[in-house]
Amino acid sequence: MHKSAGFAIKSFRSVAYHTSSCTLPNPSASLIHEFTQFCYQRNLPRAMEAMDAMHKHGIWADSITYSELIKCCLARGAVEQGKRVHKHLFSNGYHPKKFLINVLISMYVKFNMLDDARELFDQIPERDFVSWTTMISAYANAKLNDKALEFLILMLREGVKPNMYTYSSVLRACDGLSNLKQLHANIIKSGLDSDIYVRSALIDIYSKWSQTGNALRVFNEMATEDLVIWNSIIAGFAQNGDSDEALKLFKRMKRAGFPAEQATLTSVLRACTGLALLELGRQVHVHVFKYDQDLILNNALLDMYCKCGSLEDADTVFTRMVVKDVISWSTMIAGLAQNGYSREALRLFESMKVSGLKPNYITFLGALFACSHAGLLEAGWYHFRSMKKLFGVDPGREHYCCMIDLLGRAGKLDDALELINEMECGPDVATWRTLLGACRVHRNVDLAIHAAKQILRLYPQDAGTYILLSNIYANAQRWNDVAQIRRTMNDMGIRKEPGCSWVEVNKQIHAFILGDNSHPQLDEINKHLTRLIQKLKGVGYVPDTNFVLQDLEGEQREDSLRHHSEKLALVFGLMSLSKEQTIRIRKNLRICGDCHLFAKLVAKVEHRIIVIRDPIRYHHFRYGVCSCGDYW
DNA sequence: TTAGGGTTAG
Repeated sequence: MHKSAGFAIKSFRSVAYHTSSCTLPNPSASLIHEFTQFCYQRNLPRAMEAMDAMHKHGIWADSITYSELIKCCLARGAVEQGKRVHKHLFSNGYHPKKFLINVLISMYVKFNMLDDARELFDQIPERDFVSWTTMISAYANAKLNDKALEFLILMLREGVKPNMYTYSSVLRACDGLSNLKQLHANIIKSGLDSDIYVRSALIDIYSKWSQTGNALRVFNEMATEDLVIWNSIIAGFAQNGDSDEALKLFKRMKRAGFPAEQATLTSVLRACTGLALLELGRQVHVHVFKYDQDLILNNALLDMYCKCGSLEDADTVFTRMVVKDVISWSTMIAGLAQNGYSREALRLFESMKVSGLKPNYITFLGALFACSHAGLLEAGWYHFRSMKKLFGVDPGREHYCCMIDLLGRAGKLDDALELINEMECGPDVATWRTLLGACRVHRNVDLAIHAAKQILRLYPQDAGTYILLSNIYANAQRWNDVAQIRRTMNDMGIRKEPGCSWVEVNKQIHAFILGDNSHPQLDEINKHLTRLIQKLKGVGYVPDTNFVLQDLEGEQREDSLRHHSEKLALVFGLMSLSKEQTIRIRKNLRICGDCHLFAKLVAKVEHRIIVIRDPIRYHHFRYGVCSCGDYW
């Protein structure tokens, strides 16, 4: 049936072309001619009218013209018209060419109508590699990983050979390493591993599964002339927190003569952010000017300045941004909150809502963090309740954590416990750890023990919990319990993560690790530190030995404090940087009360600005006070 | 007609 119809089109088309230069005696030919013209002119309404007229006469135009019409529908988001084209192409027994069917499937995919795409896919008898790949790619994009993988298997079973398009799509759908290894083997077998799209997809998926070693192997297998491949590998390391390697690769890329563009710079900024490398970040900023209003890049820049503790720079970037999305606002709100500007953070949050942009899960984390770190109980409750009620955002464990932190710091430990019991999602290790931290501040030994037990039940290897608990016992002078914990840790082979601080001097990072004496200027630093402690004692510094874990006496207790890595990093900063330069320290553990006091006094006596970033927040010390208001 | 890289919390 459809064969004869196909023949009919051919004859009409030849008539249409043949008669184009003179009058059009044949009404069918003139209809097709008109239709073709409208399609190429992208005049959708007239083309649809012409198509309807052709439909009435039972005639069809050629495939290329229909594909132009479908492009036109796509460009205008004209779903209904697209469906009408589909209907027309399958009416009265006419059967479009395979190529055109693939265009229709792809149209549904682009309209995000996967079910319609699938229905059409199932109807057609012969599916080629393009039909299969279109479906696989659609499922992978929709994160329907099982479907994408299932379709690959079915495709292979039908004897259709996947090509580079298929593999680069299906790789994204890998949801486990065994899948990935198997696919990688297939790719090598089919010789498609040198295709740049397949390679970047491999690098990407290995990175996503934290297999940066394998990603690097794929990258190193052959020299590349492709910028995206470079961007993929740099992003892979930056996203996995291996900022050093990301920056090394970036240098390699520059040496190889590749230009850095938006995606490169975004990843490089992320690497700077990870290492708190403000100076390098500023250098990258110079390159960013070229892409002045790139939203993602500006967002990364904002985050870099916030995480490097330079709020002035962040604010300048934020103000200059013409287009801001929810990420820009969330970054700035969280950045302000973490740097001790809670009220400014909340003001910005209000402005965001006024601007009409809807806050999301992460925006609320920033707002609640601001409340908890400024002790704003009422505001905290308000935002916590409003997230679901006004914005339809379900509070997650992290939001509960902020609230428990807020209540806990304010001394309302019972309310905090009550909130834990109310959690629909149930408490996890982080929840109990937050409560434990509050118990420590308020010296509630019984509740602390309860919280610690909950944590160790869920995660018996958690060194941080043993340390916190033993600190609580130490504060309560319960040295027997301290010793018991140390025995348990020894028996279980649990080690405390050593405190480590980093300070940037002349674009070089200097690391100070507790118990590591390898810094070449350590003697000098220690001498300087001794003199400094004496000087500070002259203005009233009394070492706060509450933070000493061991059962030590008098001077020994003081002595164990002076080895804290941030003190060494701070002294080294004092020695190496000029008075005008801010001393910026990043550390892996939370700052202790004694080091906090020490930094405040140093800022006052030495007239310095000091910024210390711990895993949770930032402390800006200036004129003897800290931006956290001693509340952290 | 089918494919690749970048941003927000912890």
